[in-house]
Amino acid sequence: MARKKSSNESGQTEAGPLRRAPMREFSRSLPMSLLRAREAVMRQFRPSLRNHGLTEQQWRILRALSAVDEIEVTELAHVAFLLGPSLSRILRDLEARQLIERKAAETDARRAVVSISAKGLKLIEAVAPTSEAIYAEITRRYGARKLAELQEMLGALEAGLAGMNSADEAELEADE
Amino acid sequence: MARKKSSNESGQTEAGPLRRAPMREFSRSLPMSLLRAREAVMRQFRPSLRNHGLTEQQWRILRALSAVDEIEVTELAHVAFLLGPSLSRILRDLEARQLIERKAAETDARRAVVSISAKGLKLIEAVAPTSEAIYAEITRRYGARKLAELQEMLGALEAGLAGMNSADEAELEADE
DNA sequence: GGGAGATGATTAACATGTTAAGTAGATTTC
DNA sequence: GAAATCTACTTAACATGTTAATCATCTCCC
Repeated sequence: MARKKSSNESGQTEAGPLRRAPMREFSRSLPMSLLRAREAVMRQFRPSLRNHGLTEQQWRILRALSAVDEIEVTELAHVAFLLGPSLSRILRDLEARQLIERKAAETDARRAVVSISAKGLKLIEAVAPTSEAIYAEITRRYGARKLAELQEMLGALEAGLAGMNSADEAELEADE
Repeated sequence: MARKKSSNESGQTEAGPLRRAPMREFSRSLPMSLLRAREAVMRQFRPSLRNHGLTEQQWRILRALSAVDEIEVTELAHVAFLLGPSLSRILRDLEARQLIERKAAETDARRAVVSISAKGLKLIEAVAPTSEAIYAEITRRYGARKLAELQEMLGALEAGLAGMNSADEAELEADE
């Protein structure tokens, strides 16, 4: 009866002979571990955000804006960890929904200064309690101390890889 | 003077009076930590993949396929941690590039069975050395032991949050 | 003070994430 | 054994990720 392959993690033991030795048990690679962990966390928040008509990134932006009086777009991109083009689109939408306000910087007409609106603050206040409750439950389940330790290790990973970029790009054959 | 706020991390100390107490230092939230850590890692791999005309997700799929003889689409989605629609599109493209092959399952015409082609394997072999070297360098910088510990903690986080959505969403398998 | 280059932001183009709807084939139910 | 239902994808529609190109300003330097 269709004998579905069950929910075998890797699927390789039932699938016949291996073509090659697996380079690294794929699902245990660092990028996959990070991806799955983050998805497990975000899965908790998304329904609540969605109920308020917000995506994860829109929420990040409003959160960041709620902590300052105003901020320039480039710095907002840095804080909310979004690329310029994504931020541009989202700001356009949030401005159309009147959740934020935008004006040109006085000293430099290229720069735009963004701030959250009263309506935006109201939305934040509506979402925050649920969001905080979810975060508290995650902390409770995982353990506050362990969570802090995890974040420290993540920060160390990020910092340790910071200067690694320049080394490999030149090494790769470009063949032009 | 609305002077430029320099590159202050949070931007709040110079930005004037806070509108509210920050709920949680935003950039230190767990989702942000995970996002930044993963991005720091992927930033190392993307240039190499790009040189071979592959995106991160396409590489995940080929990697997963290279470890098995063949696999059904649903299980591939699970292993490569991709949603169905994304996988559908990517498989269509990879098939057009003749990097994979697809056929219908014998026992169930709804199911599709996917396998990597010789050309796909060749591509894997071309990318793997650089990829392995980058992974080795990351491991060296961070420490093999610490890396294993981090992955264990990430796994524990994922596992700990597994049953948490049943609180307000749906109970998938318990009853119906 | 004007042109070359740098910078901040947006737009373009393509790939993926995410949810909803659609389709074809299988399973159940009466 | 045919309709109702379920299942495995696939498409559709919209939002974001990612890189390149564009546009407007700004800075530097002669």
